[in-house]
Amino acid sequence: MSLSSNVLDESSRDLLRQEEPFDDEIQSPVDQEFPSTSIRVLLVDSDLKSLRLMTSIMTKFSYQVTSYGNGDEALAFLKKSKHEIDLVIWDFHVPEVDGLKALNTVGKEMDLPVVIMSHGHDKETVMKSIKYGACDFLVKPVSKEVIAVLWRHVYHKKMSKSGLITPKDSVDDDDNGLGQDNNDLYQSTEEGSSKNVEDSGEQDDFDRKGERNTKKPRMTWTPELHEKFEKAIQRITIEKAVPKLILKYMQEEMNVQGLTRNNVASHLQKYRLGANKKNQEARQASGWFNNAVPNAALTASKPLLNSHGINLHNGPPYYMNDHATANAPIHYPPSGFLTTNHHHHFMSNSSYMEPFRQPQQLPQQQLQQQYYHSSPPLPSMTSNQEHGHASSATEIPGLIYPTLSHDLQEYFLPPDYNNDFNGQF
DNA sequence: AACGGAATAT
DNA sequence: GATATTCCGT
Repeated sequence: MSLSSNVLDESSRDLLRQEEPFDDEIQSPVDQEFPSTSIRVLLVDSDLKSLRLMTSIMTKFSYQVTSYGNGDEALAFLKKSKHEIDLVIWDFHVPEVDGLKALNTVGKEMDLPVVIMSHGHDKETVMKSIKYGACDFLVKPVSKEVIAVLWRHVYHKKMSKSGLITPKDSVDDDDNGLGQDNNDLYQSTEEGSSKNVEDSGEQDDFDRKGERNTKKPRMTWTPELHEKFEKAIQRITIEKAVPKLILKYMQEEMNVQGLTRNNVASHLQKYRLGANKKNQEARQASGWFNNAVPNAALTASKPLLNSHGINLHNGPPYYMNDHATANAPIHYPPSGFLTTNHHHHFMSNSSYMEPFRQPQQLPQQQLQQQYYHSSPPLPSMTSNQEHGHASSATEIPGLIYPTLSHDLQEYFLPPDYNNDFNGQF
């Protein structure tokens, strides 16, 4: 059995879907469909040198790495932050907590995918690891190719949990070169992992076949991310705020990774929708249609344009026959658009992303920025923490409608403001 | 079953 | 790129 899944020279090609060779400057050929977002990895290895090296490489592959040289500390960290981690890589020989213990507590109790790593690969070690539910067994030194592909375990875990894939799911695979490799291990273990399956119905088992599962993972717009989104729009200018530009801005100026243009487009659509709705309500609320003194803010300027500068609300409002708005409450956001965040967790599917995509060259060098950092900065993230955007809270200078929700403001900028703003960029 | 919100299709 | 439709998780 090829225990060392880190030798897939010839198969690494498949990884890229028969495109360019696999080297340091990996670029995903499927960028749009499978954007990358860093997978948050906890790396534990008592061999500090190895730890550093791995961390370094993984970081290059856009993983978000948290590393520990001490098993107990790592465990302690996990107890607290298991939700901030997607994948655990544990060296088998960590003195405080060896691979098996790690598998037991982490893999089982926390239900996180655990990959065991070790120099050498004596049968005993490997078998035990597998039996205890290791997702994979890496032999050091671990090759870049393998590292590039570790994220799959996260993906797989989520998918199997959500029932999207099953062990026998014979996926169409055009990429199994790599899956294959990893799977040699899985196969030999069939029953081992039953150990960390919570319910009988579903196999937490790892199937043969790299999951080419083309299911579309969903991302969620965290409040933080949305904030950036809005900021980007403001910065760019509402008129010019089209998906592509917004995306670009978010990526380059805000270190946001993993978004696709479609993500932005979709979000933008709803954003506009929400704005429209509020627009309506605002008019109502202000008595605009009643000849009542209109809130200057609402009637002024910017009547809501679409991307082509076409007035979406031309002419007199035709909402008068709208019963629905009769009792429109004035406190937005009615749609919850701005404030929702049921999931308090960054992306609902941190799963599918492929970390192996080199961030475009940005001014700064590092961009480990993630969608969402809830807790204390992970060690590995220290370099590029969110620059407290304290000052940038939102605001458009000269904004005169403090009572409106900010997104609404965008659509009701004072005339002169618009001019100024346009002039600025 | 209804809805909100994201992905995908047009 | 915008809009309509589908899909999916609540």
